[in-house]
Amino acid sequence: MTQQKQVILQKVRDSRTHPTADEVYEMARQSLPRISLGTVYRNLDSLSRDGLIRTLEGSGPRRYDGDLEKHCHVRCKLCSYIRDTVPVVEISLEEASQSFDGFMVTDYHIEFVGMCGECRERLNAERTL
Amino acid sequence: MTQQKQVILQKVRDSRTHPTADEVYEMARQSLPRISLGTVYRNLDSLSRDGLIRTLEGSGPRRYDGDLEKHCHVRCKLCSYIRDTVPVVEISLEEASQSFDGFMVTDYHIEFVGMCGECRERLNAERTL
DNA sequence: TTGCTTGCAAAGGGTTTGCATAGGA
DNA sequence: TCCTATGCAAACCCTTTGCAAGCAA
Repeated sequence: MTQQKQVILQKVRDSRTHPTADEVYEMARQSLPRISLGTVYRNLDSLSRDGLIRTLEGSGPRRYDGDLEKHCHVRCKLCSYIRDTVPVVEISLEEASQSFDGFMVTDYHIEFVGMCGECRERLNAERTL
Repeated sequence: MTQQKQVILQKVRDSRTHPTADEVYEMARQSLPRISLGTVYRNLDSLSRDGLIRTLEGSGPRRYDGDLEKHCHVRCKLCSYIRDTVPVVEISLEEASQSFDGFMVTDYHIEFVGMCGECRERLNAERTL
């Protein structure tokens, strides 16, 4: 665990905004001005593989989440803002594994998609012009 | 609805493999040899926005699904193979919208992640070497 | 030393875009 | 005709990679 890796982990954990690699890079640079983007990517990847953070794939750039508690996400179609939500559904991995024969299921993601309040307002305002 | 768009829609509908844009391009070229990748991307995007096909985001390139029936996917971590599954859970969009205040939820995705049978066997074989 | 991590920069893959042309209403 | 969609190629963004130098065991 190098200094870089520690800072990156801390930044991801501290932020509740599901930052992209680039955003983590900007945050990390405040502590380590000479850190490089490549290092950020490598460490985010490694932290994710070690299960210390979570990777969120979806439209647009990959995002990272330091919150390992079980929860789902709502993603705004327009601005890509992601909000945490309480777990709406819990699914048994064993049950899932059994029903998809051959497949060993280790994880699942539930993502809601829609439009956040701000984008709805903005859209309404544009329409009334 | 141009000829290109029709062919693209048909190819996505006919395939049960959740093809990538590039794979759709190769399929479409068999009917329209002069079609371009850009056109394929543009039409896949338009078909998806019109709700005629579904877009699957995840690790690796975007994939497309012509099956609009409600179903979930299992994705293999190693080879990115995606299989359809019966719907394990149904979630009420209205309920979801109400619980995530401000957000209007229009859709949700449930994706299982794991390892497909072939990759498990391959991995086992490699280990016993 | 030995091996792993870094910074840097270049390459890579997938996707989007500008533009002149072709085609359909 | 007018407007949109096309083919082509270049640009773009995000991510990965090669490499020499740096650091820790």
